[in-house]
Amino acid sequence: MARTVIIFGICMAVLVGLLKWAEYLFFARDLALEAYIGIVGLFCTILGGWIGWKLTHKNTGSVPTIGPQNEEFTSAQFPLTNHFNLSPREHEVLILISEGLSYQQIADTLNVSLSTVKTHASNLFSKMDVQRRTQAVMVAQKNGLIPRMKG
Amino acid sequence: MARTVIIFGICMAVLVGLLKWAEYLFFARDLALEAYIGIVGLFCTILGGWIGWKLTHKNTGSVPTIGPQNEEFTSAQFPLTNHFNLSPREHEVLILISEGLSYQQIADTLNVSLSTVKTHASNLFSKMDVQRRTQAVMVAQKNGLIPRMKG
DNA sequence: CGTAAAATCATACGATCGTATGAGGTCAGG
DNA sequence: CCTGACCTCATACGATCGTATGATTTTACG
Repeated sequence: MARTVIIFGICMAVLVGLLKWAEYLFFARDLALEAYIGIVGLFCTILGGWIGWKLTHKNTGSVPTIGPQNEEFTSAQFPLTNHFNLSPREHEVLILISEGLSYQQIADTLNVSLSTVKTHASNLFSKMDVQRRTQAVMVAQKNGLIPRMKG
Repeated sequence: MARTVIIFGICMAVLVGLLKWAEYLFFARDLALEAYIGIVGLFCTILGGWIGWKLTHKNTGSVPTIGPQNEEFTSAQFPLTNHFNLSPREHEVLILISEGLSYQQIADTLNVSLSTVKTHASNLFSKMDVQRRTQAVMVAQKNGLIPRMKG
């Protein structure tokens, strides 16, 4: 980003130089004003396009970035590994989340209050280092924390 | 796209008009040449930025670019079936949802507004007959609508 | 017994989600 | 030209989610 600004500054300097040079031509050889303006306009248009491109195609990262870091992960079918030190209850909640249930539905399933489910969920999210249930499901699948699809 | 060209033409016309007007001022009131050039440069820079924006953020499906409902496709790895008659854009949104992105992140990724993403999501949910994104991910995985885990 | 881990519950708040409605704009095909 | 499918965007609203904080109870263990 800072680099873009610097390059922009350089371009402006170059522009000024060209301006002086063109001005010299203008007064010395009677270059048409329209041509002069045209050059400046063309240059600035291209420059603007470049700036726009830089600004919009720079750090649009902000994308997936869910990198867990499992190594062995044998798990034929159901060992259900536990890389994140989840408590049994948290693991249960995670599995129910992965099945598409809402917190209220999970609370009903486990016969606990909504608050409890949310507490478990929040804790397991922080343990798994994710912000959303969908991310948790992704990570859980990659690490074999939840049963396999039976589609 | 055609619209962009037309607007560009209008802008050029306006520019010419302003040029004539400025030219009048220039000769009538001895407006500084530097100011004159500055105005033109500024205008063209902004115009160039706009053009660049339009050109680079138009139909660049950018990131995922998953084949919609084309048949030949039949990739050896990702047939990516489509049992729900999802539009290409809806399919894209579905995949990004399955990667754990929030609506805002999806909007940034696809360079559209939050509203658009929510509309696509709502539509695809009703097409898939689910109420939550996690359910949609489940169904999508069972039906091969999203790329396989590569864990 | 004392303690630590786990489970339970509550309240509050901001963020995000999902739906509904309406309104253009684009584009392909009849 | 008109139409339908698609994409885009806005606003509003209620529901759900996720976090933070604090508390009580249960259970296992030394």
